[in-house]
Amino acid sequence: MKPTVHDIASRAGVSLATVDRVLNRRPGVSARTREKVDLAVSELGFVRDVAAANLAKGRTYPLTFLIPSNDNSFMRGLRLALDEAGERAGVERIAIRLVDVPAFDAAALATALRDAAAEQPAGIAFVAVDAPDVAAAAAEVVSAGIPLVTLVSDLSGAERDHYAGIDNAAAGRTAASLLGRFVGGRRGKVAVLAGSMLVRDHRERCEAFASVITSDFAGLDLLPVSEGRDDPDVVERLVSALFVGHSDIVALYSLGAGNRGLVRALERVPRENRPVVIAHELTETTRGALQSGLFDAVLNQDAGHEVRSAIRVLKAKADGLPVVAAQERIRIDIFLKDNLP
Amino acid sequence: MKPTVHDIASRAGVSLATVDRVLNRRPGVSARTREKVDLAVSELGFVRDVAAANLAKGRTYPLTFLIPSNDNSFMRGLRLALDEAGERAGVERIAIRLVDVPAFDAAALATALRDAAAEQPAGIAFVAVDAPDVAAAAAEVVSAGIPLVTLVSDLSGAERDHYAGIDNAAAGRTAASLLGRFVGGRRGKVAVLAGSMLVRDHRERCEAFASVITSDFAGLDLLPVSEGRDDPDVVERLVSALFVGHSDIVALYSLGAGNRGLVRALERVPRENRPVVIAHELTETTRGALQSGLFDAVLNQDAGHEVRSAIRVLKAKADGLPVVAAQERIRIDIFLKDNLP
DNA sequence: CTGAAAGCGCTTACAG
DNA sequence: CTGAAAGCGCTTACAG
Repeated sequence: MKPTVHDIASRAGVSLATVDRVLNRRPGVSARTREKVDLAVSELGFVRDVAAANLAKGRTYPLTFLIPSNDNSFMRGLRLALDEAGERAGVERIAIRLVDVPAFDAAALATALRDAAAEQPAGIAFVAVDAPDVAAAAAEVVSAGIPLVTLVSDLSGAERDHYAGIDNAAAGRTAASLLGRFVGGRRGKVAVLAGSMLVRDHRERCEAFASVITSDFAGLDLLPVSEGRDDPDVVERLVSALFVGHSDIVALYSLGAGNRGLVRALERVPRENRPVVIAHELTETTRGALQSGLFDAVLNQDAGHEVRSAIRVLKAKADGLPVVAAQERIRIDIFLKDNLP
Repeated sequence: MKPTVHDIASRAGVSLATVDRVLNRRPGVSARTREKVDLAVSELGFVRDVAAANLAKGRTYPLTFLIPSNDNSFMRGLRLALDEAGERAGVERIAIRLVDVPAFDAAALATALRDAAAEQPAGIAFVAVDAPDVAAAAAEVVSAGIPLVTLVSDLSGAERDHYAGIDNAAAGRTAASLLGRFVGGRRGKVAVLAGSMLVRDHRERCEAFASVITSDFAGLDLLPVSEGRDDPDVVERLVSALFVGHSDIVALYSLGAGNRGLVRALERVPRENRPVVIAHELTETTRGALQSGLFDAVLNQDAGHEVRSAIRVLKAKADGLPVVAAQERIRIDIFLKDNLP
């Protein structure tokens, strides 16, 4: 049988309350008593039953999530994932508060971070805009002892406890390799479409993509990055202009959101001139574009995984527990028309 | 505050014991009492605290896993994942028993299934050999009321409760699409290397692969499937023979295990004649081959996910709870040299 | 610095 | 068919 606190208590010759004090490193125990309990713990190989402890504590974790009020499918998916997490709130002993913040707005995000911290939640997760304002606010949160996790897009420097998102450099490299090989030796221009170079995930994808294209695919020539603000209408205009301005675009990498606009623009490009297209995030739009052959591949991050990972990490940090890095790694999904879920 | 059994009891005007009986659909409650309790439950929106219930029950789930004693990296990974699951056994209230069975041996597997069932575990998971013997044994297990899950490779027909593994047809199609596009318009032969057509995962990958190659890539010509028994030495011999017999192999799909042998054989093929290669399962061998450029892509299934999913499903079935299909879907990872974890 | 007792939300004999 | 009481493994006031 697994040993319990009772076994520890009787073996160490102390009361349950004292065992609990030692186990939870609470003060007010003599060194000698502490030693006796520690000895019993290691001799019996005691492992605390976390579920029972939580039941007794009646502990809940108020968690705050700051999400850009950007209306794209990915952010909607993130909200959905948060709602689903909220439904399991009882079992998980969490209470999720969702705060909307304007997209790509460093000042607003910094303010929102400080406001969230003022409420003293058990942890905060936020989609970072990578700017000094935000870094300063994040540093305040961390030094106030509130666990802080970046979600989807990271913050440069070390002003947070954990990043729950994909390796965006790897995503950019993967996109480049696939795109380069799909082009299959033809020569021409490659268009790159981002949301904003202000967010680190887009910047990292972009740089890694460009670096692999430049080094591995001599026949391909990169056009300057277009910033579509993740807005379908802006994206549509930008892409249309690109195809008017260049007759030799053989491939396009859409590393941000707003793909509805991209699809509309591409549909107006004569079939024989359509480029190889790789985009991010599996949504209704990108799924349809894969199926119709308009897109060739879609890289995806699972919003549900990211949210669940952020929650696990915040809870662990709140309890001072270690996180299992390997388990929290968010993988890059690659979808072709052939492996759509 | 979340309502508890106490709230239900007082609202319905009955005792805790009766509430428990109704909640767990145990017999010996009058229809009228049952109704009162059900009413209180729905009025208060009561949701049972599973952790507390498990604590009270002291319930543990003895689970039996039948794993082929095949010595390849994937099966080793599966064992490792089972060991890790075993370490969380206390928290999860499971006790995992691992049984070795000879690989690709239907009769031995059928016997092992019956033996495992005789011990009345809370559930059984097994890597299926798709044969009538096995199906018959599986049907017996299921009709004995023991939850049964196939792992990695499925059983034809409905003689199990759940399949914890990837969509192998999708994997085969994906391999074909990638491989066809990577070949990039060249013409030639495509070699296919399987473990055994006796296991359904290999057969499904193979058929789906062949079908996409045939329909989408007119310049590619499929060679007959070679069966390497997932054994590196057999694989090495088969592949060497293939390259002696054919001078125009432009691509190779290795859909089983034994890739150490494949690597050895490919290294002897002159660099300029080396084919596009897509293999399965990320191991030390396939990772190295990706990095060195010998392989072009590796499709992977995460053994850890499969094991954890199988455990969740077996526990749910044991408790008569529904499983969330979407959450249990095992995804196909696609690795290039650019996105290795 | 230490302990006895009650309680977290559920389940289980046992008695009636 | 129904209920009172004890218990799962831990934590928390409270008293000393």
